[in-house]
Amino acid sequence: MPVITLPDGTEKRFPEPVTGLAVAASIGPRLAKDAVAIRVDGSLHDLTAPIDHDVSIEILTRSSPEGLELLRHDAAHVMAEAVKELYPDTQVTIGPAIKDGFYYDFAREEPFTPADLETIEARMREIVDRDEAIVREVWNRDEAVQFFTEQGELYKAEIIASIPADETLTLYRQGEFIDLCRGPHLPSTGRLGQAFKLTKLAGAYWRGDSRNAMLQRIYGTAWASEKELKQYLRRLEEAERRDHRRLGRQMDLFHFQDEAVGAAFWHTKGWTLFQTLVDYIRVRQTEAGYKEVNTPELMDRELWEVSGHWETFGEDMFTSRTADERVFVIKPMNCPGHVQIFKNDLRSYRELPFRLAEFGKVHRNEPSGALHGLMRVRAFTQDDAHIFCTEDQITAETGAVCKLLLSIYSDLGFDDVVIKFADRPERRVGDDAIWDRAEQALQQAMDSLQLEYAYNPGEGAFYGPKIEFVLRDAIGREWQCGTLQVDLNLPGRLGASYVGEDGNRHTPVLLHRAILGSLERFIGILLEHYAGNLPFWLSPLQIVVATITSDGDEYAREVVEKLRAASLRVDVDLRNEKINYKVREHSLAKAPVIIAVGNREVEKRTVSVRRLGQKGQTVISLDDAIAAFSAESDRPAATVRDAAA
RNA sequence: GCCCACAUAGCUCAGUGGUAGAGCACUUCCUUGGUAAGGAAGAGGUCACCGGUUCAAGUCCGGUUGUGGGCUCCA
Repeated sequence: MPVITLPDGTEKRFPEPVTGLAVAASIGPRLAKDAVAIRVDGSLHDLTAPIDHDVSIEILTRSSPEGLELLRHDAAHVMAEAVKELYPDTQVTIGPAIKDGFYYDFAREEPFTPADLETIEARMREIVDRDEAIVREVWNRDEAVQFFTEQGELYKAEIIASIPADETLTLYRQGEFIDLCRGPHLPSTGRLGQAFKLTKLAGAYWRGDSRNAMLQRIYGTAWASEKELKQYLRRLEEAERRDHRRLGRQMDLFHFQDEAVGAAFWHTKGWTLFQTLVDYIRVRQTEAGYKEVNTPELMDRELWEVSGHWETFGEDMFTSRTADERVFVIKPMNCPGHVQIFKNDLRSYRELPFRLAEFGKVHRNEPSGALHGLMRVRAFTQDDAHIFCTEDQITAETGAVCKLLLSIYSDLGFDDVVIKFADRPERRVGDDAIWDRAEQALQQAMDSLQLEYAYNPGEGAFYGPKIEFVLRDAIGREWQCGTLQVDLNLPGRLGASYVGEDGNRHTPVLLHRAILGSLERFIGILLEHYAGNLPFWLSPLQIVVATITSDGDEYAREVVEKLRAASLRVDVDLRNEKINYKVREHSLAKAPVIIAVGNREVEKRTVSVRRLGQKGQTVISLDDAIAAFSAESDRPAATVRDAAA
């Protein structure tokens, strides 16, 4: 006689053991139809699992986050079933639900083709129409290993063999297809519905290890309803419209070509944007007590051997090749250079914290397959800085860095920032005692800041733990940009020291810090975040003055001259084209303001101002326009705002 | 680096073995117009590169380079 308690407190009594499905049906047919699983005392179960004692349950529908994840997981199983039916020689491996969809990794000699994807998707729809029951079975591990080995499913057998013998092992059967799975699953394939689509083919290493075999991964997306599927596909199109590589062309900012793989050619407008960002960061970090330096691009390999970089990353470093016997490394980072500046003088504890910043261009021979527009390049510019300080100063410096970074992100339009704490990786230098100290110091500093942060275990740098600053953009994607690393290793390796209060030599702590990370990549992120519609102060070309007829030429030149005198970035368009044409062209190139001048403006000494993305225009006097745009062009006054906050 | 796909005019793309195409952009001419494409004419190509098959290759095959989507990596 189970008594079932629902989330709202309602109690339902049943004469004999029931299933979640029956409970849902007793509430309403619509719920019974949308139900995908139940949560019993906190854990998820199949709708068909019998309930024989008093419990509180929650019925999960297909549109709940957990329900949707289940749906996607089922989609993966249905895909595997379809693949096994169509291509019996294929081995299945794993197929989880992921953000927005699912994938399944298959092992098969012959590669799948895009045409196969269509065939597989069609078969999946048939399997859904067949509405096969999905049945949970508990198996003995060794029998399961034997079963899958006999079936030729060696990957499956390997997974099962690695499961502890005392753990309950469940398989789910649907039609002829049977797969290892913890569950829960839908009661039948029909409940998956048709709101799914196979999206792409990819390679993926078995167990995510590049030493293992390359499997074939098929990605798909699945949703609770057709409507949501359509919305998702529209979101993909929107992301494509925002692609910085496309915007870079449209806005004439940069290009790439085969002779310089992974290195951008910055065009005039792109370089203006780049420099505007650099200028802004320079002002902010100067206010924060940093001094800017510049260090050599080429330094002797020996220096990189001493620092430990050569051993860890030597394969990915560019080196000189000259008649000279000495081998020079094209710098992949700025830290050793900054340490040389610190070391060049006898330093006192009175000079600490000693903050050196550099807009350093670095080169790293990134794997060819990793390159991606401006987002992953081989030549990039870091807004890098190193703070030499005492262990006692770590807390205060960490706080100052976090505050500076968050304020800068906010100015640049990113208010949604996730902070992560990454501790020691497997591959590292320095003994554990040093790591203990570094991690403890950084964690204590973070805890004293009352900022929320998550853990990212094992993702620290090879010389120290780090804080990662992850920005969420306008369409919800995450980008790791800023970083702060506590390094108790490199200063000692590179022989940095200062004279302490006690008159003895001490090794300083080195904090590594970057705000935007890579200027190149950050510009890519900015472009995608704003879909090219950059804030006025950042726009490389702020105003285009366009004439309506040639009668306005002389006045247009005067307008441009005056706007430029007010430090605004302005171009003039005197071409013999209609104003419609000019407006279209400059709008596509994302000019935030178009000023049109015709006879009326010439007579009254006014300008007609049109804003990007807005219909219509406002007519104001030239003097008012200069004052207004000049004010708008100022970089955000963060210091003022911080004081107010 | 690994898997799959792709590479044709400045851009976006069509062209499935028989002498290279479109739209936009570009140049010239006409047009002087009021807020997202005015009209006409012209010029523009070693079909990424190297090799092979074939009477004949942009097209088929192999290799190289690059790009795209993933995987791995990211000091």
